Amino acid sequence: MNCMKCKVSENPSIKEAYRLIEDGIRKRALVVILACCSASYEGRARSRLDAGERLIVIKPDGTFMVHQDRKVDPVNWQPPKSRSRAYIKRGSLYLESIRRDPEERLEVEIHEAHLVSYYLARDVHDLMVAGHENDMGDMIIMHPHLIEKGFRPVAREYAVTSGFIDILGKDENGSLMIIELKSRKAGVSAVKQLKRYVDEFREDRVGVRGVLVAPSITHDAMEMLEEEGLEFREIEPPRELRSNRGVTLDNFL
Amino acid sequence: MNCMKCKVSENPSIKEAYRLIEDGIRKRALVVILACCSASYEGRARSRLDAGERLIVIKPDGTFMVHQDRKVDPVNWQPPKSRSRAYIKRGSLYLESIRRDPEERLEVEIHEAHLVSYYLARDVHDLMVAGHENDMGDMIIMHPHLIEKGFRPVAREYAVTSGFIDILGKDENGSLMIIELKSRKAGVSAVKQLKRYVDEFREDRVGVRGVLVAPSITHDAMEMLEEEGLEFREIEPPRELRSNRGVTLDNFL
DNA sequence: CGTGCCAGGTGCCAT
DNA sequence: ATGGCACTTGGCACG
Repeated sequence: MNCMKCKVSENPSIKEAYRLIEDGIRKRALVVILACCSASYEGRARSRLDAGERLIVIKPDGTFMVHQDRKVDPVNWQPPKSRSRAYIKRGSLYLESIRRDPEERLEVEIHEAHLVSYYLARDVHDLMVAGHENDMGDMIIMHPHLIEKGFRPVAREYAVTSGFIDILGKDENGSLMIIELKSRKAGVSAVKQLKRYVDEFREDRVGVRGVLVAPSITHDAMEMLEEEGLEFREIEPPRELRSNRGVTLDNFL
Repeated sequence: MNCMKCKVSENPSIKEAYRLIEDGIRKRALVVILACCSASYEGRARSRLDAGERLIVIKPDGTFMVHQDRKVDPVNWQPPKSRSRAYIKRGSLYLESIRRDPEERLEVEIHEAHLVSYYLARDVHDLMVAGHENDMGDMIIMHPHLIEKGFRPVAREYAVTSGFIDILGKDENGSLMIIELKSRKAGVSAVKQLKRYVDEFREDRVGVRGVLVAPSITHDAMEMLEEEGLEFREIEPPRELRSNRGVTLDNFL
């Protein structure tokens, strides 16, 4: 029942369950419940979930989740900073999680609790991740020759009417180059996006090059790219795990 | 320790934990672990998570999740149909979850298990939800006057070069109307999308009306809408919970 | 099975 | 706070 780090109760009575859950919430623990429950949500949308056996999690940051035995996403949830509480009404145990702005409410009725526990989890580390579009951008800013010899980046996330150009630069002849980055296989939509940017610039002057940069590209996308006179560079996103994400153009101007 | 529905072990030894986890996976149970662990992921991206106390869940459909004490999303995960197993290597307990196509691998090293449990969850019900864009479309097809008196829908999800028009119809004068639906506050991007569709049709003939339908709209979006000569209808998405999603135009033609 | 697109998207960072 | 966008987006419907 006790292990310092966590408290557990199997097949608790309603009152036991209620006390353990409220205790866990108050202590800012990770509350974990296995129970037969139903759920009602009302907020940006509205939903109803009939009775079934599920995993309920209340996190110390206010996150509330109901997980079914399938899928990655919770079937119902509330985001961080929601306020959760347990209460007993007409002999039944309920969990409620409320969010402000937008006003949203999730109510879970617990028909039968099979396991109620909480965990005083200490976790100071954040995920280190690599392979994002942003990392590709960093890499190209630091090694412009990956695009081609003589390429010089000029701006990043450059705002135009139809969106943001990932990297704006010039080739060795001084022609403007518009770089569109995709960290995964590029599809037709990526080509359309690049084309919109290039069209916007071609209104002003000709000789603008559009380059789609991705680890791979679908067949349809490659066809459209060629039709539109745009270019493709096969580049893998970098894989080095870094926590420092701060690469700016200033280092190179 | 035993409750038919679930099995629980507090502060288990490595071997105990290993056996319980493998048992749970084999029985297609919902496996729930509270443990100090670290994680490495390699696949579409790459990540590393240093040691901390977390919630690990393995679902019978193959879903694998590592949850920190914060955020709705798992810090590491594998989707349904992944293959999970536990193993002991050099005296340490590991969990591994592998996915094919794309090839991805998540490995979790368990430094100390505080609670290991599994839950033979029975859950036959699916979520009933209302308030989606699709529901708005259904509602407008069934009650065209919500757009305006005399409006007649002609086609839904009508394919054009730049995408799909949510609803195509005609007003009482026979002018073509292009309806763009948003189930929540519409932003500039919604106006741009509508404008692209309208432009495509205006090439062919004039007198085409574009209508953005949403429960609300941002200030910037409203300005752009007026500049472009487009219209706005404030409509809330319907709230009735229905499981039957099948409303087609055929009912009205 | 790939392709496209919505989501109570969530999360992150800019203004 | 609001907006704009990437995400190991996930999930679904459709060709």
